[in-house]
Amino acid sequence: MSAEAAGEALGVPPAGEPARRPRRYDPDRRERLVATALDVIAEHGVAGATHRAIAAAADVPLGSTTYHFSSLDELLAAAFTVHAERVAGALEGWMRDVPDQRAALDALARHLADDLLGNERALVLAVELYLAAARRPALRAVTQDWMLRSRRALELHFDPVTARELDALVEGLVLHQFLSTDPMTPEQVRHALFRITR
Amino acid sequence: MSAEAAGEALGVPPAGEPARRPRRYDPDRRERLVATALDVIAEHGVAGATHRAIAAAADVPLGSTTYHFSSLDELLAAAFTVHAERVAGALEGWMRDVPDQRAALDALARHLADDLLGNERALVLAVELYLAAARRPALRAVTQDWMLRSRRALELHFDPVTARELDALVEGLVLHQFLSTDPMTPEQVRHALFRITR
DNA sequence: AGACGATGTGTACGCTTGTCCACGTGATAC
DNA sequence: GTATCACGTGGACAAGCGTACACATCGTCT
Repeated sequence: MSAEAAGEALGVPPAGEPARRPRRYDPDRRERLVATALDVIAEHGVAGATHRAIAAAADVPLGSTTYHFSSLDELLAAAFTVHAERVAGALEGWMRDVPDQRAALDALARHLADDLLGNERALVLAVELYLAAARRPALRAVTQDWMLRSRRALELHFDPVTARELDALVEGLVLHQFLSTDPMTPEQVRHALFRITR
Repeated sequence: MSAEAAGEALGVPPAGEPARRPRRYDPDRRERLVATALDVIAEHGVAGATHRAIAAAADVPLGSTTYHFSSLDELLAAAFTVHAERVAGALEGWMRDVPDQRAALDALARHLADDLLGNERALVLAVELYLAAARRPALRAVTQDWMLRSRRALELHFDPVTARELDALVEGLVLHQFLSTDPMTPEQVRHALFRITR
């Protein structure tokens, strides 16, 4: 029995041809690529979010990324859109489920402590988006929409001026948390929120 | 007269050898590279701040950048250090020159309006630094020091808790200005600052 | 004055990148 | 049942990258 015949019998191609992976049925690969892109950005930054890195993390061949997205920018935009949508939706949820301003502040403080400040991944993604948006018009629209939705959500319980100041304060708290080695405690965050509204 | 002889007479090398630029006397090229690096970062981002881009902007040969800085990271760190030093120094100056808390708030509002919010370049450099610091330990130290100096400067006129909240609010206001198409007016900024301190 | 080392200059190398292409293959529409 | 085309797969390509290097030149120190 020749080596080749043995190889073929096992479905293993001869040594010269390096093995072609069998075709997979993978109907929502596109969505998976978007989700994986977010993972890669969170871990390695936009700078490290290359076609190859994303394809490897999603376990698809390189060509697949350019098949589903006409450019890398388009893939990144899709990813950031998903992220912004998710975070904006969370804040809207909190604000909708709460009866009055007092409860809104409580909810906001809890939301910050639980979903944002403790969540390194969300922090990184937010800052990555901010910076990426500075130079890519397509992403500008994403941040604009996100900011608008956040402010609208806050305006369910606060007047527009307060909502805007609160929004900016939250942004600053998040960013400081991101940068600081000496993060604020949930109580300090609470204190700041209550202080600017009264 | 041969073409070669004519060329040599004019100091122009023969067509085959593409002209070597005469050596320049350029004693503070190193500082100029740092300043130029900041320009390039402001215009094209850290991602666009390559050896070649910086060398071209500073009008020096490529090899000169690797002679003066052992790596690109070292050059970027030097550049960001200069920027942070400059901005921190400005705030310290404002806070030192002012007698009481009321005047400090006024100065802070003016500083924001004049030196930060209207200054796209400073805004971009700050955010670029924040993000770059997230992944480069050497830059973490730069942002840490900057934040610490800012807070110390504010503590000349505010108690530590207020100073910290004020610092975060300023950060948020700056970032929102950076992202928003609908920026806050100086009066709105003033209002927010005064509100969180009372 | 002469040497020498710091600095200026141009270029080469190996690597990674985004994008494109040629070619299978099987789910789906008729 | 068959044709079609959307999708999967692997590899090629030119461009740009950080870095290293060989060599030129001129302040400076003795």
